[in-house]
Amino acid sequence: MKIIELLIEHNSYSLNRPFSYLYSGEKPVDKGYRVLVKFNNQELVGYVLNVKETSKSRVELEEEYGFSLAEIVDVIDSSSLLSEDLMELADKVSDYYLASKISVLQSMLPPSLSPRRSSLKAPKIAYDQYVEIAKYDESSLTYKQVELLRLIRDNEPVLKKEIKQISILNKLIEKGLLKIKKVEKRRLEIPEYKEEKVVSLTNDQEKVISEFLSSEDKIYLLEGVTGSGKSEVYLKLSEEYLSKGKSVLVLVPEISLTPMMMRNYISRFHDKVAILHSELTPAEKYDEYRKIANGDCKIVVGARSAIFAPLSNIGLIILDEEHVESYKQDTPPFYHAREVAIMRGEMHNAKVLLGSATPSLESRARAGKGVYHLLRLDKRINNQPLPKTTIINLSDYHNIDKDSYIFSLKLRELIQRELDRFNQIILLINKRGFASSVTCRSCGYIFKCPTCNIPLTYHRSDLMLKCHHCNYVEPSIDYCPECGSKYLMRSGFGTERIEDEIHKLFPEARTLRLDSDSAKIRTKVPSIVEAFRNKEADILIGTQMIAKGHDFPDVTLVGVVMADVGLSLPSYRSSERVFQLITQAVGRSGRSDKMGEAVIQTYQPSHYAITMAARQDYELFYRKEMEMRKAQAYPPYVYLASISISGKVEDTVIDNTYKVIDKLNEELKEEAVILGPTTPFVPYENNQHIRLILVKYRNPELVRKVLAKLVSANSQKGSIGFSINIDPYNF
DNA sequence: TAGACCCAATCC
DNA sequence: GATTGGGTCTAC
Repeated sequence: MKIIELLIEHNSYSLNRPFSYLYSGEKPVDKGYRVLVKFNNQELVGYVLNVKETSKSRVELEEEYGFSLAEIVDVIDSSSLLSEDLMELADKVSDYYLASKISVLQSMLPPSLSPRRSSLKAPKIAYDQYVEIAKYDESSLTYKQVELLRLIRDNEPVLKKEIKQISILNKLIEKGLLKIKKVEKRRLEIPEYKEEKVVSLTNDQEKVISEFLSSEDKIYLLEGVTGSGKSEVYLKLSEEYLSKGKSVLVLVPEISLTPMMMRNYISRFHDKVAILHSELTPAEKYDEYRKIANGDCKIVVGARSAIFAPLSNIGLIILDEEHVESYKQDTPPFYHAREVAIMRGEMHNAKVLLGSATPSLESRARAGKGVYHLLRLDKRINNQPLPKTTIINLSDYHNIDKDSYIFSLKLRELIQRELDRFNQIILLINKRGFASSVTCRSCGYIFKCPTCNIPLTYHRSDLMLKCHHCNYVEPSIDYCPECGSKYLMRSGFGTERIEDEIHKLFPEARTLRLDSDSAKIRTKVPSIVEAFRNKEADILIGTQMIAKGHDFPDVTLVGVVMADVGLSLPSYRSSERVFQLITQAVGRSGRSDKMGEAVIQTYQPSHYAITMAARQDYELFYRKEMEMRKAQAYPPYVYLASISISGKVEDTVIDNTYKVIDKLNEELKEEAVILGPTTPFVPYENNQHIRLILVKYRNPELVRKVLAKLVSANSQKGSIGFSINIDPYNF
């Protein structure tokens, strides 16, 4: 008889402890296996933490435990899913983020292996069946059988499905002359990229690489202006570590948005590379995961969750574009890939390299204090000058005329000039749709989302009103539902409207539009990007998706149509976001030998985020923004934790929020500043009222202990939801 | 987290 | 008297 200690798949902190079951079955079980159990009348998947052999009887055990023990229903796996070191990493992550351990395990494993019921129907291993000669013997065969046998002999290995004469084949198998060999199939098709010409490194790149390799430091921040050749540094270092027999983990924000990195790695390292990102199908993820776990691939290129890839012997972890917010998961366990990378690097004694043109303030500040080793690439490759950038004040009427209130005279002039020169243009507007709100002119009715209560955006391409916060959609109607008036006003503009306006102003220009609407179809984004690279269009219009990582050599003009979008958002990071977005966008201009230019249109032409972005002056922005963060006591000067309290009845939610605040004040009066209750941007979501508490603190060890107690104390309450986010982004 | 169980409100 | 809905409890 075995006693099995396991975690239940439910992600609730009150269930964040081992439950004990008995197993007397035949199948092997060990830690790291998934098992099927009955739990409170439900069939659930459990993740085994521990197995103990016992000679005691069930009665003795139940006496000892004080409750009755159930039997495991079934054992699912036949090997352990996570290595010791990944389990240790899971512990660290769940401790740091005060998250249930099962939620961490569920984030670590691909859907097919995840400890949850849905994984049982997820894709299994796929095999290719090959026909092989088992014993070569032509005697006592018909002519047809001999013909097939010789054919297979001369063409081994042959896929079974490629052989047409099935019945003859089956006869030969029956006679024991042929056998079927099953080979695991890799369902992800890795495109064949032709080997890029090996570029020689610039002196600056050489210097950075040798400094990295010769230093004893563990964590590095590579600050390199857009176009300074960070990718080549990553590739070179990866090569270096591979040749030392180490494996390499490369994280990118989103592969569909930054295909260049994947392309570079594949063309350099071929099938040593495994790809892991959210756009893969569950089957593809499963295959890639297994290839890594088997040791077939020594390099992993992937998005956030690839930080948990089952690589062994890691020597180097690279985070490209380390400032990008998608590295932070916005569901439990709310982990940040950068922090996990650092934990993992420490465990493997591996080096961690964070790279960005516009590092996050946190990282840059740590580099400033010497916690990270700062490396710099200040010059663009070939010494191309940075694009010439003009800021246009939209509130100055001299810059605008009656033909368009969206495009200034200057921007129109430059667009026309570049069109005439057959160059390409990128226009950035960080809002999708046609109009950002619809109002009735007669009665003032505003079309709003029924769940979020924020204005709906009008999308003209499919005539829908959409909520950009949740995924609510409704058909657009051309009258007011309150008073029936036909006079509706559509105000504010997004990508669709920009495209429309361009067609009016420049009827001859060919345009492409790229935003998350076009990203709904899996292959659409790469095909739009490819089309633009092939010069099938003159102007690419898009949201922030177009600002990242793509290399369009013929783009000589970037227009930021309205830089202010985002500046007024209620977040301490809004300036940082705007600075990063504009800097990245402007950096798209003039990547080859042609001189680039950029125009930034704004209502706040003197805002430091905009003026510094125009000059691509990260260091100055950093210093200015650090002053602001210090004055307002925001990260990196303090740590943040946000607590969200939710429930059906608004008053009870508020009551409970105050109770939590009182408790926090009682325990942390000296150590932390507690703010709240705050009403979130969307205060009511799927039938739940939400209130927030923000905790600012300087001593994470001490505060985390108090918060951990709070989490366990509050997770028991039924009707009131409680969730905590360590280092949150949306404040 | 989700099913079971309990109690009260509500129906004809 | 039966049915429904909400709140609470508990799991090995």
